[in-house]
Amino acid sequence: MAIALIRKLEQFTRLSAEDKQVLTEITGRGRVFQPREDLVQEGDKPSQINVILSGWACRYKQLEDGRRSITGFMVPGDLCDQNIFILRQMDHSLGAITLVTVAEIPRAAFEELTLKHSRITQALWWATLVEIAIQREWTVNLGQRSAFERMAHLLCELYLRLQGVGLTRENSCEIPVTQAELADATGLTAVHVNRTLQDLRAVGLIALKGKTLTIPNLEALMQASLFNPNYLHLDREGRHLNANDINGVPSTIPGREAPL
Amino acid sequence: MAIALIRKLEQFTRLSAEDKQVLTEITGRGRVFQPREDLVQEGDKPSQINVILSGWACRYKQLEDGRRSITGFMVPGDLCDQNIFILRQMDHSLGAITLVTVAEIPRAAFEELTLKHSRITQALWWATLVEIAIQREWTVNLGQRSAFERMAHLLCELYLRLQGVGLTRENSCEIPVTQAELADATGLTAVHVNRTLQDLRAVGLIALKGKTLTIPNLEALMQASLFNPNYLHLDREGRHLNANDINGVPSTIPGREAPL
DNA sequence: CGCACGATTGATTAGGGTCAATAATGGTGG
DNA sequence: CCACCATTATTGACCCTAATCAATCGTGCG
Repeated sequence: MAIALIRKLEQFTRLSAEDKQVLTEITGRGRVFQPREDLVQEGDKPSQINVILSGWACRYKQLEDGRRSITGFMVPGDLCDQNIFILRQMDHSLGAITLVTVAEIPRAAFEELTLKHSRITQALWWATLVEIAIQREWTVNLGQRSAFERMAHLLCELYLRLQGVGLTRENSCEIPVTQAELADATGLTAVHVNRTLQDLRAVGLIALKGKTLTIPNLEALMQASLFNPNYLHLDREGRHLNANDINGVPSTIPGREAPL
Repeated sequence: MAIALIRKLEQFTRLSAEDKQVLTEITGRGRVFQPREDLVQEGDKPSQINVILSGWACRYKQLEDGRRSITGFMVPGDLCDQNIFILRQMDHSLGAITLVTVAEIPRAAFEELTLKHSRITQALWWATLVEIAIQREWTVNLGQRSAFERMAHLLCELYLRLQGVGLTRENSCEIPVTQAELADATGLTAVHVNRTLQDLRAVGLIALKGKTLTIPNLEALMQASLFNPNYLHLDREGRHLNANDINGVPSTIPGREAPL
């Protein structure tokens, strides 16, 4: 099921039924990873593109002395490392956080996809550029924001990303991550993550029951963390490419769009 | 003068005389920016590719309350934002640190370049992937390392990057950056940057006269900062594409390579 | 039911921040 | 060549955020 991927890419541009069909086919077989299992390890030779179909994973780097840094979270629809084949070996690892289903797209299949479907290719580029922008924003987050702002900012980002793939309802979403993992991602200790989350709850910016995060007032949370969503580039920037649009290359019969 | 760019790309693969010729032509006209002048501002519509020919620049983001985060340094040979055209607006700014000469490559010219010169295209991809890897490493640096390690790590990286484009001699290089800028890049205050640099000097890991950085023992500095150079992907990973190589597509007459 | 793992709490410490003043530097015009 | 000014670098005193260490409490699950 490539639903998340399709939803994600449609944040950039509208895809045709054929585009969706192709994406669905190419992500057909999902491989399952257990929590804490590595999808890819540092030092591996990149051999395929991974698309998260369900569950959460993360990119991380381990320092020699054991410190671990989570450099990014990967949620359903996220696609990693197009063009990575150019590199000889991975400089970081990808690890499953929850039970994860991953579509592994071989290099050849991916190259064929991008060769034949320019609208998808553009959308994949958009996804890659957003990923880079997120990485930059994490740099800002770690370098400039206080623990309180930093946690709030991360939660804003995750909420919006999940919303983009349809994984929120009302003001809530699932954040299936331990506080220790949040610590490795925010550069805080698990103890301080705990206290910071309590602070955020105390002022009513968030609510947590189990792994369910509720954000009663997203605007307020964004303001508290100096969150500017521009780096997620969510405003359908590729709408000029929309399938069936006058400027696009229509490849479907109007009315035959596949349901989402 | 595209010397730095060519040297940089040749860390990945050997280019043919024609490749070099094309790169030299496309980066011909250099535009000059004064220190502190912005090459590109947040909110701008991306309209061209920039290649740093000489001088230093940085990527930065400014928070609403004035805090500034430098998310990366750009040195001669660095090329920014291929494929950025897909996005509607910049989510960060590029600013000159020193006097900077920049080649501004229009979109069309860039696309023609990548269309016709696959070896260059691959090399540019390599450069982009390295840039992403650097951004990830900065995340690690800010999240996990102490001030001492962090500064040491940054200096290792800058030294190696400059070395890659021929801007080191002996154990020294120019780092034309103020301590305030180092502060914005490391997430420290200028005061603490100053103290940290003093600490690094005190233990003999670095020497500084003016803007000249000397690293008497790079191995030692790398060890002190848990620096693993693998993320820079410097081991000529695209050597199978080398011009004149049996696997490559020879496009020059042997012996007619342009001098570096 | 008991066992892990994750969350929470408390007490204490330390790494960096803040504020404020002073000393170098370097570029400029005369 | 020098005086002047604006940056930039350096130092000191003090403070505060977040780390550390060490229990204890919950809770999901076999």
